[in-house]
Amino acid sequence: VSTPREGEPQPRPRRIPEATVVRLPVYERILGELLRAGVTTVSSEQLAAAARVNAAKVRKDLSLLGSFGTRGTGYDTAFLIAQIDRAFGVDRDWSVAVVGIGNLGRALVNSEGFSSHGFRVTALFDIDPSVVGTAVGPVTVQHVSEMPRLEGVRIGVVSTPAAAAQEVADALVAVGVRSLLNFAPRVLSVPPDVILRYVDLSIELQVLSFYQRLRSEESGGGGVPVLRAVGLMPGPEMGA
Amino acid sequence: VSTPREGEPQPRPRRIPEATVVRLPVYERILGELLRAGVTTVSSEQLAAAARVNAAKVRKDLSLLGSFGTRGTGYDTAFLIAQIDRAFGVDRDWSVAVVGIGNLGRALVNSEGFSSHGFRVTALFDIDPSVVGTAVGPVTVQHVSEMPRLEGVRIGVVSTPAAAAQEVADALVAVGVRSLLNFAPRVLSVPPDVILRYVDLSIELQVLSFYQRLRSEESGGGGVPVLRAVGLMPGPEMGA
DNA sequence: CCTTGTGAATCTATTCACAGCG
DNA sequence: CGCTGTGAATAGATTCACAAGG
Repeated sequence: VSTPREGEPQPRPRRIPEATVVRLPVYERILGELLRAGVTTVSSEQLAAAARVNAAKVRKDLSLLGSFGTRGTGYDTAFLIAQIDRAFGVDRDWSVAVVGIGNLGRALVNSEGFSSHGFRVTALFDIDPSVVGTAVGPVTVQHVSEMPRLEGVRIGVVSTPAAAAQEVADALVAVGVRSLLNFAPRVLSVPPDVILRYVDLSIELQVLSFYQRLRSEESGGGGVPVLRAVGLMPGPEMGA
Repeated sequence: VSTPREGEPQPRPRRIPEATVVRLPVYERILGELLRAGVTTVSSEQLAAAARVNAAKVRKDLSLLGSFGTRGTGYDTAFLIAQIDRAFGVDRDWSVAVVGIGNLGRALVNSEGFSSHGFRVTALFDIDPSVVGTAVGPVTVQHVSEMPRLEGVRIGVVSTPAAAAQEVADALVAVGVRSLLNFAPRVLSVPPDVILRYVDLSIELQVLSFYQRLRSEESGGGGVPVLRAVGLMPGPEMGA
C-alpha cells in the first residue's frame, strides 16, 4: 500500500503512548476474530464497539501506526492485523523462559495466548526434583541451577511462589533477560533498563472488590459509578 | 486511632481516581512486607522507592483515603494497612466462583493471593466429567450445568478456554455476579453495570515485545525508552 | 455520502513546590 | 528540622468536531 520512497519518513515515525500500546493488541485480537468470521473490512466504529471504546480513540490509536484506512470504507482487516503485528514485533520470534512450573507455569506454557504471536517457550525451570525432567509440551523442565547456562532469551516469566520470585528475577536478569512478566504476588526489584510487568490476581480481585463495595454503598439510589469500563491489561507503574 | 465524632464528615469522602485504585493494593502489599520485616513507620519516600513511583504520588494517593500520616515522621505501617484494607472492602468477606478448573483455574484457587484479603472461593465449575466431583482445597468441582443454582456470589473468575468464555460470563451474570475477572484470551460482552477486568498473558507478552523491539531499534545509541516503569496491574478499558 | 485522520478542547493524572504541623 | 498534605503547574490521554479523500 505504501511504496516507501528514499528519503521519506518510515511508515511509523511517531511515538506511541503507553495507553495505546496496551490497546493495540486488543484490536488485533478482535480483528482476528472478525477475519475468521469472514469480515474483510472494518470501520473504526465497529472496532470501537467490539473493544468497548470510543471510535475516535480507535482511529487515533491506529493512525499512530500509519494511515492504513480508506476514507468512506474503513480498514482492511487482514492488512491491519499485519500492521499491528509488525509494530509489535510479532514478525520476530521471541524466546521465552518460564521459571516455576507449578499449575500456573504449566497453564501458561500450554495457554492459547502463548503459542500465537511468535512467542516460543524455549526453557523451563523449577526447583522441585519431581518436576525437573518432566516434559511440558516439547520442552523438558530443567533444574533452576541450570539457569546460568541460559542464552539468547530476552523475555522471562516468573511463576514461582512469592518467596522465590526476587531470586529468580535476579538470575534471569543476570543471564541477559531484558523483559520480565511476574505472576508472583511480590514487588520485584530489577535494574532500570529491564522492562517489568506484573500480573497479579490478588490485586485484580481487590480492585473489583473496591468498585463493588463503592457500588453497594452509593447505590442507595441508582447511579452506578461503573469505572472507566475497566479491562484488558492496562499499564500503570510499579516495581520494587 | 480516630474517634469519629457525630456530625463530622466520614474519614473518606473524596472520589478516588482509577489510577489510584490500582496502586493502593500495591502499597498495601509493600506495607505488609515492611511490617513483617519489623518496619513500623514508613515515609512516602520509602514507600515510593519500593513501589518505583514518585513520592508526591504516594502522598496524594494516600491522602485520598484520609490524613493518616504524621508530619515529620511518616505513616504508621500497620495503621495504613488497615485503612487501605478498609477502603477496599477487605474487611468484608467476598465469595468468589471460579469457572474452568484446568491448570489455570487450579493455580488460581490455590494461589497465595486468593486466600488473603478476604476472598473465599465458594464454588468451582467445569464441564469436564473427569474434573467434576474432584476437590480443589476444600471445595468440590461442580458441573457447569449446576451454575444456575449459584447464589450470593458477587465475583466470578473465568478461566475457561476462549471458546467457552462468553457463555460462562453470561451464565455468571444471569445468576447475579456483578464483577468478572476474565483470564480467557477473548473480549467479553457484559451488561454495562457489570465490572469487567481482563488478565491476559498474550497481551502482556505483546506489550513486552513491543518495548523490547523499540529498544533494540532505537538503542543504536544508548537512551533506553524505559516505559513509564510498567507494572502491577493497571486498568485501561476494553470489553466486548 | 460515508469514514478516516487530526487539530483543538477537555478531562484526567502526575509532578512540583511549599505552607503547615508534629 | 523533616515529612505530610495539597494547591498550582504540567504532562498525558480522551473526546469532539470537522476538513479532506475515496
